[in-house]
Amino acid sequence: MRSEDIAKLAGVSRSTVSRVINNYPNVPAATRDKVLKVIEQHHYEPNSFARALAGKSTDTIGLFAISMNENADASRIYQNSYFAPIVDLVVDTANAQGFYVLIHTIYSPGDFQKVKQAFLQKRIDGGILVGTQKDINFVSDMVGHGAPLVLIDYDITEIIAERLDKNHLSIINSRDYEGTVEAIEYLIKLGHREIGIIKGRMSTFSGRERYLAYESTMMKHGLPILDNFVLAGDFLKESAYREVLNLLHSGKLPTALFCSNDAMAVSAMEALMEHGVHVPDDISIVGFDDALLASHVSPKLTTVRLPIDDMSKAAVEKIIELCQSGQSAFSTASFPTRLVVRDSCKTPAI
Amino acid sequence: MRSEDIAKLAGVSRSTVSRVINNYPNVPAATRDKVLKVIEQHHYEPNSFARALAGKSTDTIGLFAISMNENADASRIYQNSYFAPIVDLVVDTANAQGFYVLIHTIYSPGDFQKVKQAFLQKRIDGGILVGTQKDINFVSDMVGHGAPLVLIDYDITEIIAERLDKNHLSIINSRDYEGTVEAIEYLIKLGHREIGIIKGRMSTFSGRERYLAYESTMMKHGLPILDNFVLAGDFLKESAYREVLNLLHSGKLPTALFCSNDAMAVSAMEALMEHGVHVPDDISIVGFDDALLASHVSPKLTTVRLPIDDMSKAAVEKIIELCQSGQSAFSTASFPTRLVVRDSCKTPAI
DNA sequence: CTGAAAGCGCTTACAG
DNA sequence: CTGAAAGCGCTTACAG
Repeated sequence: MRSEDIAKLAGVSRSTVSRVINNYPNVPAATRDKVLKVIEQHHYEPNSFARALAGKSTDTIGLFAISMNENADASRIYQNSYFAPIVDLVVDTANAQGFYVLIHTIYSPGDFQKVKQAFLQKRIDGGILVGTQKDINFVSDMVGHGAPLVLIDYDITEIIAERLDKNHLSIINSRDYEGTVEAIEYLIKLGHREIGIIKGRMSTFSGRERYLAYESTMMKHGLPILDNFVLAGDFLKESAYREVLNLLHSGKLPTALFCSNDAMAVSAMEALMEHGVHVPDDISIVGFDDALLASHVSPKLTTVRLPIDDMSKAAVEKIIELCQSGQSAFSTASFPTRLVVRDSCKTPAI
Repeated sequence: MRSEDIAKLAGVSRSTVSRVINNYPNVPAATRDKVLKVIEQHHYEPNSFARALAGKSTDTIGLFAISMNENADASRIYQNSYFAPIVDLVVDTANAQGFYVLIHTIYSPGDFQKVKQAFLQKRIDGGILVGTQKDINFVSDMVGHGAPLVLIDYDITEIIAERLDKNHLSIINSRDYEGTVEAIEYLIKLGHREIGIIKGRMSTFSGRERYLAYESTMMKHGLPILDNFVLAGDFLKESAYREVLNLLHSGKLPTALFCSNDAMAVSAMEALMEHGVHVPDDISIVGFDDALLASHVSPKLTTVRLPIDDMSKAAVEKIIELCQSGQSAFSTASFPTRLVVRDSCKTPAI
């Protein structure tokens, strides 16, 4: 069933059928109704490709999740407490606005090619890029083609430094720095002075922000940053487990440990508990993200809530705006985090 | 940049460019290389819509998740331990085969329309439908249009009963019945005789299977099925919490409780613990799914592992096969579950 | 208000 | 081996 068939059945031309479909004003109600009736009767749907070819938008946005270093079990990306809710919310928000979403994950640099293709082949009106390791060159490429792009969790200074044409670009961030400050100051207020950290992947904007905030807050309060209390990490639980084990073997523990995300916090707790170190009696733990798990482990994890809902929704709204308005100025939005106090912290024993 | 531009630059016709792109055999290596060089130089990508219009496939499959009754917080669908890994694996498997995936969730009957459109507008080559409440009429519709469709978790007898043209249809299931039997017999072997159940949503194939298996296994072993030990549930944690509370108030507990999924099992444990009933000392709990949470709660949950990986991969492979082969016979695959014994069950106290 | 026609960017018989 | 031409199913100036 094509528009031509509808036209014949309704006794009009394809032009008129098209006008009805696209809600042109210059169609008399009578004609419109007549056409609409035929369309409904036959469950006609205009071929989306033909429409797109003829210049209409695709009503599809892309969602690309980058997860390059997450080695071995890389396919678990959506179970990752960070990606899952973003995918969730982006799909829902976009669907609610009448958009489909095309998803592709990026596990290797080669996958960037597929994403670029999605743009160049005009499969989508615009795209949202989320995840760490956003290659600045890739971003330049995309932006160069004038494709609307929204970046979630991206260091703005990098964009500025590249002097990109930022017309079709928008960045959505969370205020991780402030969230971390709040968490560290909460520990300090509880009476902690020896506060350690498990770092996130430092190639990541959030990884860096969370670490920097830790550092500067400690310094601001005149507290020492001890090398052996600064543990490396990459946001994955294995790294945290390993580092905490090392820490345990060193014999000396901090009274509190800030973990750059919940996955690592939970894993740290496990390592600690297994060695008879009790949380929060012997050591306080705070995480970051407020993942699903945080409220289910025991003790329930005190953590910094990431405004993933706000960010995801904002990303969709922004990309749709960029797609529709043809052009608009570079914009940035940054959403606040919130400390969620549960049961994994207490005043340190003397 | 269009194929015409490439043709000019390479000194050939569009036809030849197209032949190169589509890997036709009848192009001399020299010509092919010449064209390929120009294509690469200019980062040319053929417009996907034009290709699709001209008869090529879209290289896109649809993934539609139905989640109708999950009331209030329905947008959490991808965090749902059941959907998240499916989305994950379907996207990855499809991507690896060079397919994009178009996602849409179905929260209301109206959303079925959007999914139907995705097919009718030819946005996708075929689709995977997952989630409960698959409207048989909807399925009929789809199948009627000859659109390749894979159903995950669907009662085959319904399809048979409808006498559908099953040529472009495939069903992927898990052996929930056998998994439940294994779980219940494990409890019986531990010495339990008073085994209760929290049911899943009975409008669901898995909900029914899990209940029926419980019922028949109990009967087979001559054990009583007591009305007050058969709790209603809908796969969501709230229902389990509420039902267990009621059970607690009734004063009489079974020695073991089979929960139709992990979300409910975890919630049941919480309700129990909060009332001083210890798991597994006072009551044994077994779940179903082996969700991420299962190994992180305390005590770690004994549960039946759903073969989600196998199912998701099989679904993608099947849909791609259906899309490519034009036609193929109706097929069904059913993957085995596996009991994962952890710490939430033990021999009942006398 | 409405139709004929051109055009969107490809693919693929067809003819040579 | 290769080009000219028709066709895929729409949209949208253009002309009336």
